[in-house]
Amino acid sequence: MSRTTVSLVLNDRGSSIPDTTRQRVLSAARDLDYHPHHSARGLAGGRSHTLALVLRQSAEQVAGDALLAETLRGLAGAARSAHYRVLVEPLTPGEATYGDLVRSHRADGVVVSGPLFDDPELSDLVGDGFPIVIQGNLPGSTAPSVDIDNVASARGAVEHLIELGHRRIACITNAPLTYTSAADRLAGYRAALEGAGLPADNDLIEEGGFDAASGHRAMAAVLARTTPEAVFAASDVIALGVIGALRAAGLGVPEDVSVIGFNDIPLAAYFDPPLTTVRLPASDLGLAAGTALLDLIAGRDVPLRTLLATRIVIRSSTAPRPA
Amino acid sequence: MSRTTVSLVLNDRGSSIPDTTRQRVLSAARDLDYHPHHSARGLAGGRSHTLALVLRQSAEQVAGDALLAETLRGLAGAARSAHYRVLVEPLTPGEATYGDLVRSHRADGVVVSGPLFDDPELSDLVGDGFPIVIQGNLPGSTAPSVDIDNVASARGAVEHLIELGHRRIACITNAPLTYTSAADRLAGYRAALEGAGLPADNDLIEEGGFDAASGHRAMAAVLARTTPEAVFAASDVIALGVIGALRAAGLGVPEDVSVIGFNDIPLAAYFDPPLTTVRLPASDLGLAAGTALLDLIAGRDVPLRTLLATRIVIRSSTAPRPA
DNA sequence: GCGCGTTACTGACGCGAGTTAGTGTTACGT
DNA sequence: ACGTAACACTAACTCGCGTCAGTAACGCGC
Repeated sequence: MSRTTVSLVLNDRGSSIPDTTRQRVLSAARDLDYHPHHSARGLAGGRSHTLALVLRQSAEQVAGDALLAETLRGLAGAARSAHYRVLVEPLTPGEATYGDLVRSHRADGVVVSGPLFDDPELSDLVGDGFPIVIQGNLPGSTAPSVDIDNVASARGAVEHLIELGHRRIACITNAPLTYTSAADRLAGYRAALEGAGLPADNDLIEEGGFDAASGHRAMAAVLARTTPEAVFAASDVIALGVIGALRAAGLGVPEDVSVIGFNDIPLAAYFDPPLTTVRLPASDLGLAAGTALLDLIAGRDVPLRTLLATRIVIRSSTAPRPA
Repeated sequence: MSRTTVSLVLNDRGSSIPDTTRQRVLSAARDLDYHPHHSARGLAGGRSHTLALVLRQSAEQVAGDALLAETLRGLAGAARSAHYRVLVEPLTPGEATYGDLVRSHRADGVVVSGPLFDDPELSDLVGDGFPIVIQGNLPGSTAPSVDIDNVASARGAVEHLIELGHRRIACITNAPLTYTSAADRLAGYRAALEGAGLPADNDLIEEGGFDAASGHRAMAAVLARTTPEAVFAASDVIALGVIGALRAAGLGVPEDVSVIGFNDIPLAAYFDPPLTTVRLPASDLGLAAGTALLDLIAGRDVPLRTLLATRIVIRSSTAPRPA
């Protein structure tokens, strides 16, 4: 057994290595408790076997990170299958930089998550040809992206309300409309109304933020104008605030007003009432981003845009329109 | 400017380098967009400049990970100040291993988080002298640990209820008692009662799990025996279930029963009613774990046990006992 | 027995930076 | 003008592994 042979076996490049030898190498490695020095491998092989996950969301948005652990699991799972590992880089907004990660060969590729509309570094890196996958949506970017289909999902949610017989349906967005996810979900809402031949009414639309309080305020603002039969809250956190505002106005959920959320955070099932919502496949998102990134690193073709489907989880916050 | 000089400057080892030269080196590095090859540095220097965070919690416990992002931020912050970065390794229970991380020099040290009572690998690594910091509590381990003071915090929470005039106080644990955090919080509950001269009554104690449903069930079980004046729910998620069970039994919170939670997850402020709870300094935990680990790596002394203080956040789910 | 392909070996080089040893070079004090 | 720091340089070696070139042992069919 020579260095060469061992190297071939341990790196799965054994084009011409019989199984008996392979097994001998592997068991010897186990016996000796041999662990190749990672930096040495990286230096010699030119790859770091590391994926970086860059988190651009601010501290205010931590509530939205309720699914971070899941996404991370999916990403790590994808990485693991290629003997990669995941470096997580939470960015402190405004100053930090992550280009260094790839330029110093600390990571072979990057998944960027969070608000993207204000990220000049991203286009620099993409322009320089570094493997980068966007988790979310950045219109115009040439980097592959992985996301859920926000428009279709929102449309589905609102169509569910329509099927229940509701016609005056409010929409509270999950963030300022500079965020593409917020704009897309609103677009889905509008598409559903239009598809059902329902009139659009801006009195029923209000912009929410990242916490439940903003949802409460937005709902109260709508109620000051009119009383809808149902509400599409574009995130579960918003939905929580919406329910609070409805209660405060003496309206019951779902007796008087149906509410549907978005994301299916772990707590949504335990809201009062348990929230009907759109399940976001967090783990699959991470998995898809990871495999896309690994493909990119390996030079394989990657679709520019991967959209994952969602499905509605029906609980008790939605009910048919009373006759 | 020689390789030596540059190396000294870039690694902050410039014992005898005048500022003018230092600046010259730094600006040249900037101009050339020079990024030292990470693997090469690691190989030559013998350090990977990487901290690993090992997550042992299972998928069921994701709700408890609501603070993961915060902890990660703290850890990454500590790491950054020493020019380290953080590798996150979510373990799939049962099979995965993380010893490889340090043995292959992929990380210089590890922070282990999650259930620890069933982790044989941990003692192996600690025995072999690898830098390891435990986030949480593993009685008997010789590795330094960083945690909140669960006993004192729980005691403080219950004392708050006692100060409000409540005497029959129930306790729903945040997990099975094999988890030290659950056992410790229960111990704090008992200590508070004893300190106030109140009798202990096992009818008031019930074991909860990781989701709100378990809190609901546990509370219902208590209510089947007796009706307390207040409840110490050892996690916010449990508290949500507890509130639901109380409502279902026709009891108002806080009019009939006060409820205090634990953790202060982002949504706690938006519960109905907004939850009085114990704030867990998630970011500080990560920071403390990170600095402890870096100290360990640098060979500095580290206290065996670091306990962080918590504070009570008073909202609307607790009220004085009606006269 | 010959030639061939398969399999495993030895030896040597390179990855890019850290680090040390030894040598100039400059600026200052006397 | 001389001696002495303080500073910067060159050269060479190291880290552990990937990889290629060249070579030796093996089994096979003819």
